[in-house]
Amino acid sequence: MRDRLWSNAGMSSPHSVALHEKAPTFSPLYRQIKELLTKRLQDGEWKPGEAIPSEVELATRFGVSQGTVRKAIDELAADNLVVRRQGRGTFVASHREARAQFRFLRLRNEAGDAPGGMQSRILDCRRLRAPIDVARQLQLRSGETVVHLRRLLSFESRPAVLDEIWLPGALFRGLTAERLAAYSGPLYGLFETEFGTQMIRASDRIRAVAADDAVANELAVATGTPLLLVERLTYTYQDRPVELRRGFYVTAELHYHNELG
Amino acid sequence: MRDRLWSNAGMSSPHSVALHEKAPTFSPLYRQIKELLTKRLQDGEWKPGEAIPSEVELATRFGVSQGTVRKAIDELAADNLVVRRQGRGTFVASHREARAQFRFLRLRNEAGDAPGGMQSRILDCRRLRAPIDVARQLQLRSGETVVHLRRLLSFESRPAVLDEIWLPGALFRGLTAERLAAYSGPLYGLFETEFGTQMIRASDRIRAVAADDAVANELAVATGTPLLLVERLTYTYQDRPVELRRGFYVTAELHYHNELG
DNA sequence: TAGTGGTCTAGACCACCGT
DNA sequence: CGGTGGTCTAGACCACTAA
Repeated sequence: MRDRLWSNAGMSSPHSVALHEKAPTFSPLYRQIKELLTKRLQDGEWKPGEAIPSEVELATRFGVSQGTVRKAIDELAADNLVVRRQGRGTFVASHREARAQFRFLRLRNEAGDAPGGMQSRILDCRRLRAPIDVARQLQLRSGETVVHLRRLLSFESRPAVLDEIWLPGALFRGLTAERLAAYSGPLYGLFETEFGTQMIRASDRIRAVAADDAVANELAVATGTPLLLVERLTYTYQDRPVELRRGFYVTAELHYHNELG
Repeated sequence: MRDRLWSNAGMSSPHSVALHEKAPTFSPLYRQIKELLTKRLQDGEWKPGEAIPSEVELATRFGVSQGTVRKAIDELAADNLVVRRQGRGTFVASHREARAQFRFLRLRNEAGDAPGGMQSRILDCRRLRAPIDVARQLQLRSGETVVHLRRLLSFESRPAVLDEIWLPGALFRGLTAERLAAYSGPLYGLFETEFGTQMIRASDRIRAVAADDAVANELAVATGTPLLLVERLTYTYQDRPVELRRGFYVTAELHYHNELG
């Protein structure tokens, strides 16, 4: 790993005029280093769950002070790309670890806790040509193939969420119903280890709708029952959308929880 | 402003063993300073919109380095208690400024933008004894008085949100329908300037429900129309709950937007 | 130009973890 | 114990804003 920063090696002043004048579009050193590290993560140089090099190590590699590397990593940690653990190191974020296991699941019970006894059942998994609205949201050319999943989430054996999921076919080649059945744990964990696609952030649009016959049947509620419709676009590195999810939530006993800062 | 930190004045080493051993429950210097600053904010030493003292100023007052004050303020800024502006100073966050005007409003249109043409109409404002569930959530003794507001939010003249709002009577003494009618802008702006209560964070619970006759009538939709029910608890300093809001959202053209990091 | 926040360095020491 | 992240200092210079 060696890279040219808009650099100041051998200058007398700390980071030199060169840094601010040569850069095509100025950004501070720590931000440049953050971008370099992000590329490494994206290229899979360090896999989810693994440790990245120590701060001092990175500092000498990049030829900057530890404080500068530190600030870069601080931002990566704030973005949830990386997790710091005192005394041990800094690790690539993973959807498989207990701590971040259901990072994107906002369902809570009346007490405000994550509901227990979760069970996921795959109802359907097939490859097909992307419907236009799906293609648009996933930024695919029309006619490209997508994987279409249908899944039922239950808690304590009570159906709660019916998800329809679309994934770019090109990224998820070997994804089949069998493969899914053989795996237990969060889907995002499977995606990251088996297909090398890490889900970084997501954007939810929430509406209320009435259950139609088909949905009502799967969720074991009466037709017309008000449901939350959560439409989610999930992004990987570079803000590239890689998953579209439409979830129907029964909110009799559970609710969608959101903290506003 | 002078305070005793678990301090290291006159010690040879940077922050000394004393800091870590004398403290009843250890917390780093910058965190202690953050707490001190938070108290000042809470006590209204600096009002919303005003500048707090500069970093160097605070550093000399507290007898620490600028870097330490800086880290304290960094966290205050991350918590949205304070806003940094390069070259100008650091300012107490305010719900009246354009930048944070509708910080807690998550409504978006199909394009993903904040909808325009917003209008707020107060339907009702009265003082009454708190219903038990309201009292519980606002941490009031049963029987204490609360202010009860009903409000209709419209966009481009189309009703979109019917809010029921409960506030602790003790904190909002002079709050009347006339006072509300005379004021334009976000409620949280009124609350902070007229009643000295700053809304810091909030917690939403979102469900889908069917509109009953009364609600349907106000929102100009058919009875039984699926609506979002957004139940919000809003907190001021010290995590003290000071507002309970139950909002019914029509989500035909608008939706509740949420970003997941 | 003076004052503010923003970046960067170099070096010290602390807290925590595994061996 | 050695190595990692976490805290703190002192001092320099840059970027931005307002007078």
